[in-house]
Amino acid sequence: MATIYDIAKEAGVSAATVSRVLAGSNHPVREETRKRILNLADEMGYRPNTIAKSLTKKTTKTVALLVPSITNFFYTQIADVICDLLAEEGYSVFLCNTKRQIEKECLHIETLIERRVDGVIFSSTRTKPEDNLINQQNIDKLKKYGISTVAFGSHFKNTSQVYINTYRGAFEATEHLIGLGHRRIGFIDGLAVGTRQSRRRGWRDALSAHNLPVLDELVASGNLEVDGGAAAADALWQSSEPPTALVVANHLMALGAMGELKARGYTVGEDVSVVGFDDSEISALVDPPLSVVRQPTEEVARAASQLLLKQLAGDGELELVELETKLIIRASTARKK
Amino acid sequence: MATIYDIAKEAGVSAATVSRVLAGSNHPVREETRKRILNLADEMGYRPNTIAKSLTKKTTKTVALLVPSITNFFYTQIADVICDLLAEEGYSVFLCNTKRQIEKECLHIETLIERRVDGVIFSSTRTKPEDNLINQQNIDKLKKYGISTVAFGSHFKNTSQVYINTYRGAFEATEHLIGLGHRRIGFIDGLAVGTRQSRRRGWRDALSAHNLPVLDELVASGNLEVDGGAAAADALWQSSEPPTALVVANHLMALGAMGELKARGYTVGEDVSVVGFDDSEISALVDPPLSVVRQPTEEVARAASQLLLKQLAGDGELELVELETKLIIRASTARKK
DNA sequence: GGCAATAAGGAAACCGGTTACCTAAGAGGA
DNA sequence: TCCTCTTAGGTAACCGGTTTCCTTATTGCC
Repeated sequence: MATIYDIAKEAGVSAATVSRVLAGSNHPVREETRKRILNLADEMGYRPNTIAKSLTKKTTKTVALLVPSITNFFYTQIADVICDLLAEEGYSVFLCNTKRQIEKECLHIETLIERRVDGVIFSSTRTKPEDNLINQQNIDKLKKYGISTVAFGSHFKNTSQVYINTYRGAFEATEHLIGLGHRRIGFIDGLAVGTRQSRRRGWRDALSAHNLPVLDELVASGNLEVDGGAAAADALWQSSEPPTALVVANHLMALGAMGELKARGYTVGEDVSVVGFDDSEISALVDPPLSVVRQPTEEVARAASQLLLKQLAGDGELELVELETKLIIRASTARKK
Repeated sequence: MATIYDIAKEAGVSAATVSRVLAGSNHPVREETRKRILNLADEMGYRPNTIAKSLTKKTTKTVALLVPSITNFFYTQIADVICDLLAEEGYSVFLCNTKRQIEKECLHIETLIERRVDGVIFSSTRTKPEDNLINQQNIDKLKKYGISTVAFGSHFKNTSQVYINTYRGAFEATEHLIGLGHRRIGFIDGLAVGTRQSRRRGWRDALSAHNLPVLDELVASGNLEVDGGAAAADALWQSSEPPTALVVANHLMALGAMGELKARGYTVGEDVSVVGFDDSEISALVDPPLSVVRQPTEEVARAASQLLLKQLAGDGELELVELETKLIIRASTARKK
């Protein structure tokens, strides 16, 4: 592949001159020389070598998007926007998918440091409560090596982040169900159970606020996938007195839970009410259309990109953007019979 | 950040020795020296600079996954597997999302050449018939710059590829509907309409094989998203004699079409039958559960990764892997009333 | 005409590794 | 004892750009 030295030789000038022309330096070059070089570059199919440029410039114009599951609609909606916004600014995006395995998160972090990415947009992988510590260490490690970070979806120290107020979302969803007359409202959580989880806290606090008991038997957890939601619903309905309504902490699990309830002969939206998290075109198309706590994915992606670009532009401030969810009521929630 | 020169200075050896130890060269180094260097590297938090390595090695250990829509389930399922398999071999993956804009495809191609990626797994962006030529030019350009390619989803020259026999899939789906007694079977195509499209050919040939007329009024096309499917169904049902069954060339459009038919008061799976393409957990959860032509996404991803790795390992053969679809019959297709 | 400022371009160091080639010392064999 | 081979390590070129510093020629101004 042609290099600036090849062009320099052909043009009878030095590599420095070629570099000046092709990189658009403001160091003056005679118009005639410039034209000659540009023509040769074109003829020879020259393409600048980003790798070499990165080595001198000490910036790679690459960033990474690190997510727990790239098949999950919530993350793809975000990825879609982030890739686009960052590409506009000349960044290429490494997709790092941890498949919800903390070891993969750690491996990716190492790789990203070695690749000298300029920044990382980070959604943590967490299936056990203690993973949180590792997530934080990974963020700290990136920072230590001078890599900008923006986290979203969980709270961390030492980084810019986009925070979604899922506590309030869960609170509102639960209150919505209470308003419909439900008294036994189950909650399906992710695997990283822990009372610190904001969605679960939202559910709990809403019950308490209305003087309803918070019972352990009303909580089950699942793997954040469809089958996990089904299994969790199955567990809850083993009870002699199952819930009449359900708040589910994630989109796919809500679909799974609905499937399980249907299989048990319930009519969701009549016999049982279900509220999920995360919205997608699918939510409106299932039967019954699913009420959800919509997370503002597009805004999350925009905010995360902006926070990252700001840091990359040299603004060292750590910032926190907080976004609200929105309760979308569809037919899966109805007055208690 | 610490470099091998920093370590060399601390250890009182030359950079060459440090490089030999850290890169695991087979050039002999005394055990004591090796230990000293490894300890220092650890203490100093040394991380090899992949950029510098790439420059000398003339290989970046990066590949790109170029797809038309990263929010589409079909592509995320493939991305999930590809990222994983390639990461195992030490490759990092650039996610290039064209959002179905041919200009973005072209821009990504240029960027990838400049970044000197080792390979590209390529699913073409095509919304107009003439885009196909541009897709082929983009593949040729990558090849010209020595970048390995694997295409999937469409047919191209000059590249390894994974081909999915969607012709047969569409043929079988249509025959399935004919077997259920349907005679007016509509077809919803992508925007890149053209009789060369294999799915449409499969539909047409199945009708012909059963002596049914192939009418223009039975075909509509959409943008491959939910709303496009709805719009296309709307168009087909403007007819004085609308179809009694529908083959839809993609997953999201099938959902959209079903939504539109429901909105028009039809009971899908009774009044009208619908077969979609692409399977996902969602297909089974919508109402009625959707019959689909399942494309073997996992196999596609595995085959594409293997073909690429083979080329990257120096095997210059261009290969074609052909995979079959599978008709999954659920409740959205039923005997004609 | 003399001098400073500007235009145009070259030389070379540098980014952080890898590696071909060279040197020196010690081991082993004839 | 001499020669060869192996071990251990150093030197320096190279990958493909960027950029600082320098030189030379030209222009403008007094």
